[in-house]
Amino acid sequence: MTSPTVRGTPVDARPLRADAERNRRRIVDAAREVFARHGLEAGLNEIARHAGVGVGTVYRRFPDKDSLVAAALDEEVARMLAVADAAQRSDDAWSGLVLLLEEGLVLLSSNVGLRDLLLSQRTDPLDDGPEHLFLPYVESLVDRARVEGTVRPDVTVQDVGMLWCMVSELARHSVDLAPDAWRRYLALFTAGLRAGAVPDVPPPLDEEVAQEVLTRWIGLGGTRAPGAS
Amino acid sequence: MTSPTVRGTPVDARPLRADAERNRRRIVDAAREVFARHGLEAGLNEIARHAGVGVGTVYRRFPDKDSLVAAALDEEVARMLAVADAAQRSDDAWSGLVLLLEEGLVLLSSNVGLRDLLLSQRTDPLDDGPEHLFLPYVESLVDRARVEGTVRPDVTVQDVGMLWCMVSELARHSVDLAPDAWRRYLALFTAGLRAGAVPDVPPPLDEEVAQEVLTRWIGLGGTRAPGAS
DNA sequence: GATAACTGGATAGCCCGTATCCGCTCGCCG
DNA sequence: CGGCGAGCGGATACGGGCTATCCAGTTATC
Repeated sequence: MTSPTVRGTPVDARPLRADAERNRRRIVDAAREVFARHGLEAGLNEIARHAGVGVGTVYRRFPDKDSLVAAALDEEVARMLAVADAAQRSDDAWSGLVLLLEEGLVLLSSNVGLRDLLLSQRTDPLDDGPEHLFLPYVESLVDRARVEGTVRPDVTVQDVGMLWCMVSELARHSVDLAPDAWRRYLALFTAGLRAGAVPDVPPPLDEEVAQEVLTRWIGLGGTRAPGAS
Repeated sequence: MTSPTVRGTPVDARPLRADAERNRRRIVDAAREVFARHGLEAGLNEIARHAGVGVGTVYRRFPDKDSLVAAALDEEVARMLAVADAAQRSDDAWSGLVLLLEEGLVLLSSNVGLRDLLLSQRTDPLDDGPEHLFLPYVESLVDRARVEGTVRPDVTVQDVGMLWCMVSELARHSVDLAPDAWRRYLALFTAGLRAGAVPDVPPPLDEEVAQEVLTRWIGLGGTRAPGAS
């Protein structure tokens, strides 16, 4: 509340000096990239380095880390809300639910930082916690799907939440290696949720890639020699 | 390799003084409890406090943290291997697979430390990394089940690994709140793996409990007022 | 009762994060 | 074109949490 902002961009002061504005952009871009790849636990030093500026410059523009996070992820959050909204407006609830899960995971899985923001223990990440906004969407979709009879009658909102957490946890470990890996597991999962027949399930990952993801995740060395370093 | 040990218990020196032996036991017990509840990232100070001794005493008995981890979790690892072995010996591979997944998760989900040891990036946790031992078991079970025609023909070993990671990740967040929560999600998942019909799926969790687990996991406040603190 | 094993917990040392500070640079406006 | 203040980098303060050490005091044991 110190200075009025619109989506993280100050509106009160007169425009920044040209170079400052350029740097500000660089910083936000760098933050987007770094947060996306390494999640929110990335340090501001790394971001500064990645942006080619000093940490001081970062703190000059953004009072604290949270502000930078907000500025960097803001857009993605909006995109996420748009997805929820689109899913909501879907004619049949099952497709809506699948759309929400899939498109949501497209976003979450390509951006670890977004995942951290929405699905991690964080107190009040943006001003009033955007993650609170999703619950009602999911709730109404699940209810409608139950009425339609397209999901098992016992499916709950929390089921969807848990599923989202679990699958995105996987996605987190395979972002850069097999960005679509989660699709298979999501499908296997939704197969279990669906009332009637079993939907299509994407084919297994390439064995080596899958092994590599697991290796990274659980440090369980694959068949290939440990070798270097 | 400094001093010969059997399962973490020294065998070379003459028996410890009575009080020392008593303390050693207390320490291992405390470590078991604390690791089980909070995972391996628990500090030795906490364990010492929990055991009613000083940190010094811990380090007198165990050269470093890893040794303590080994001594504390050793038994659980053996139990895990026993499960894998039993599953292996099952007549039909599907039951074996389900047994392995379920009983394995019984162990993993009741002991965060064990989960950390087996399913986390850790280099060489016990002497030669016990987690490497499981792969062959799973591999052979999956192969046999494929031949039996009880799993989808495209199911892979890595599928099972991923599933284990994902579900145990959930378990990690619900240990003390809904220790059996994972069963439902495991079932939903295996339903997707199974070739033919959909197996029984445990009923949803109590709504409030499920919400609480999610809240703890993703910090997403439930419907109930935030209230205190 | 002598002795050495044992004890507790203060503390050293490390790593890694956020955030601050200050002497210097350089874009902008008169 | 020149001077001034916004802007700059990055060394550094500060804090928290961890593993591991050390040593003066205690106590089981023979």
